[in-house]
Formats: sequence, C-alpha cells, structure tokens
Amino acid sequence: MALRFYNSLSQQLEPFTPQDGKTVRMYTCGPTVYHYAHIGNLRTFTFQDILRRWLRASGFALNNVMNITDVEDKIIRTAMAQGKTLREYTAQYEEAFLEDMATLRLERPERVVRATEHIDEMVDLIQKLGEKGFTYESDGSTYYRISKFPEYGKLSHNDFGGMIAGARVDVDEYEKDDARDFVLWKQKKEGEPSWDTPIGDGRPGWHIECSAMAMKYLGATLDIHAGGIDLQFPHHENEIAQSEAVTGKQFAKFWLHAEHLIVEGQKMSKSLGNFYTLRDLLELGYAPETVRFLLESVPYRNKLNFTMDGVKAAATAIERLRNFELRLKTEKFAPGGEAASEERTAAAVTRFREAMDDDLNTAGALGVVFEFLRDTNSAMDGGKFLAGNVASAQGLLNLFDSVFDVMRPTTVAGGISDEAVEALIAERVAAKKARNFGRADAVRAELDAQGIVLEDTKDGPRWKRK
RNA sequence: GGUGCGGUAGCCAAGUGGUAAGGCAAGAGUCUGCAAAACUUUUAUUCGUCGGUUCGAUUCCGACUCGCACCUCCA
Repeated sequence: MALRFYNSLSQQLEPFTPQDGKTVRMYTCGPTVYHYAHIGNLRTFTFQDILRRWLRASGFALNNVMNITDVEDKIIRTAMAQGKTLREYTAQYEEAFLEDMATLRLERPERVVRATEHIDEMVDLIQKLGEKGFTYESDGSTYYRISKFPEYGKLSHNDFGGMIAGARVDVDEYEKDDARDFVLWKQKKEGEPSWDTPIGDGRPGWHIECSAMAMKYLGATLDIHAGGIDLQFPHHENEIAQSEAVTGKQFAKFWLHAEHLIVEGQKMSKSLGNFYTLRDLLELGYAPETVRFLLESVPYRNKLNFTMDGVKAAATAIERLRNFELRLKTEKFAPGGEAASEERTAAAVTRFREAMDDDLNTAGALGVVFEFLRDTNSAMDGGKFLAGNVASAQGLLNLFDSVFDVMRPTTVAGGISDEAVEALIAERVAAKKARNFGRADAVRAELDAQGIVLEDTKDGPRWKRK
C-alpha cells in the first residue's frame, strides 16, 4: 500500500503524491510568539516533523513554509503593557521557540516567515478580494463577506445555515453584517502599532497572514496544509475562503490536523497546574528525546494523554532500543550470515514502512521495531544471528531513527570523557583479573557516580551513559 | 442544540469480519566473583452496555451509556 493520509477535507484516507510528483509544497501553521511553547504546542510540531521526515523517507523533496505569528491582539496588549515594541517583545519568544524546536530535534522548515514582514502581500490579497466583491468596510475595518463564498464550511463540515443554537454568540466590538464574517484588516487604535496602507492605517486580521504567505512562497495550490485540530475552524476555513475567492483554485489538496494533547487525563490549563513547557520537563530531569518519543508514540490523530508515568515509560523504552544498538555494535558475532535473520529484518522494514505509510501510524511502527528487537535478541542468544546480519539490522534501526530520532543521547556538557571512562574500565579489568574485587567494585562505583553504567557481558565490559 | 472523536489488560496503546501488536509496570528465569545491567519468559477466552446482520464481530449496523473536543482566542 502506498503512502496515504487522512484528509480532513474529504474525511477519508487518500493516497498522497505531490502535484509535481517530486517536491511536497507544504504549509504548516507555526506558533504565535507571545509565550513559551507548551507541551501541547510541541505535540503538533512534533507531528509536523514526523510528517516531514516520512515524506523524505518516501523519496520526496520538501518545500515547507512555517509562519510565525508576531502580530495579534494578545501580543500587542502585552507588549504595550511592558512598554516594548512588537519586535522587542516577540523576539524573545521566537528565539525560545526555535530553541525548543532544536532541542526536541524538530527540523527547521525550509522557510520560517514572519507575519509582520508580509504586510504588503496581505494588503494586496485584501485588495484583490475587494475587487471581486468579497469584502466590506465597517468602522474603518475591512471584513470578509462569507455569504459570498457558498463553499464556506467545507473543511470543518459545519452547517452555517442560520445562527447556531446553543453556541455562544459572537460579541465583537466591531459592526459586522453577519456574525460569521471575520476581519481582514483592523483599523488602527490609538497608540497601537499599525501600518499605513492603501486600505487604511491598521493591522492585519489573523487569518489573512497564512493565505498571503502560503501563496507567495508555494503557489495557489498547496500539496499539504497542516496544523492543530483547533485551527480547522475557523482559521483554516477562513484561509480557504480568502485564498480560493481570489484564485478560483483549490487552496490545499490535503489538510492534516493533529489532535490535542491532554495531561494526566485532563485538559491542560494553567489553573489546573498541569501546564508544561519543554523547559519545565527538562528541569524535572527528563531528556529531550524522551519527551520527543512520548509525543511521537501516539498517532497524531488520537488524543495523547501526557503523564509523568508515560515519560518514565518512554525513557525506559528508549533505553531498550539503545541497548539493542549497543549490542549490535559491540558483540562479537560468529562469521557468516543467517538467512532467517535477513528475512526477519527485511520483513520488519516492510512492516515498518507499511505502518508509517498508513497515515503515519507511529504506534504500529514502534510495535514492529520492538518485536524485531525481541526476536533478534533471541536469535543472538541462540547463535542464529551472525556477523553478516549486522548491517541490515543496523539499517532498520537507521530507518527507524531517521524518523523517530531518539537513539542519540543528548550530551551533557562537562561530563567525564570517553577516554577517561575507557581508562577506568581497563583498570577494573586488570583488577578483576588479579581478583582484586574490592578495587574493581570501587571503580564501578566511581563510574556510576559519573553517570556511567557498566555492563559485564560475555564479550567483556561495555558501558553507556545514563 | 449542531459537528466530530473516543471508551481494548494495572497504566499507555496498535489492530483486523475468522478468533487480541507493542511499550511500561509486576511475577519467574538465564547470565554473573558479588552485583548491576542486559536478555528471555508469564500476565486480556476478551475489546463500554444491549440488540441486529453474518457460518463467524472487538472489527459492520442500530440503540443506549460514559468521556472528550470544536461550534469564541487556542497547537
């Protein structure tokens, strides 16, 4: 089965190929930089990273644009309260966000673009919408007239026929013709940052930035547009309305939405005290790759219950993977090759690919890897895994890690060097040989204190960092 | 009220019209100077409840129930 994704637009799994057959033109909704990213945000960005990596593993090139929303009500309010310019205020969080991405090993999209640097494109788009009759002005602000776009609702599959009973009625400070209409350009308020443009002195609405930047860099029709589930409505619905009204072309072939994360079974919120940033978790002593593994382990369309037990389980699971690789690299296998082992590895590769091809079923893919680990460990114990089987097994691990990226421990600065460890181990080996177990145990304790775990195997001692 | 998602072992979590992956935890074992670590192994007659379709359903359909999300800013 070929690569396929669940398309929110059709609500079905669809086979995926980029329009030109080679390069995937993808737009991913990035962060609003008014606070540190929380673990829920990072779940979505981890999904986008997995998506990128698997597209590449499937043989496609990537052209991925991610936006940074750096102008928006909350940003303006807080920046002004702190007496800072927009840029001064957002720079710190943008930097922190990019740092968090790097820490979690999330690849940097080919282009990361700021909303404030694309005001001209937004204004241009709004003017085009105006020429086509999709806008109206009210109190100096410009709105999108949804009644002019009959397909409105096709992404969120909402019925907008009339007011929605039970839903809270929109209370906007501006006058709109229809409660559904959304603002494209907001008139300047006294003292707030603004841009003086042909459509007035003001600032852009939230939705227009993505349409403008996506089409500027990726053309009228994207292969993939991805983001968090909460953006499906109204943000993405509005992007479609803006973009398709102007181009008359389908805005995105595929819409991929990542489910939210909950913490200890509850919605994450500051009031519940279960609101975590990556920094919080690192301070608790968890390695970045442990957090990454946990975020990856549940398929993106399912809610992920983030628990401290889960983080600990993730850490142990990674240990198991690393132990296997260590064994693969250090054990002296007998010469020759075992056909059964080659077949097992080849089957695992196929099944791993099938799981990932199936809408990025990371849980299934992990199952394949762990099953492979168990069976291969058994084969090694039984002498059915030979030197000639190492390369392909390592190849499977490499394929796995090219997507999951958890094998490499995050290095801690200032630790004991590899050479020093080796020297101590050599000393212990000598002590053991001389049956000086007191000294041997002392060395082991010393290494332990340095965060080094020593393992005696039939091929001699091997070690790893905790 | 509308829309959508989900209820699978102690916890997390895949999955299929043909009789339940995997991870963690727990029990047992192997190895070892002692350890540690590692590895192996055991653990759901059962997939929210009740009906229906079927030779056969956890998997399809219906009802019910519980939980969640969105419909307003939100990854």
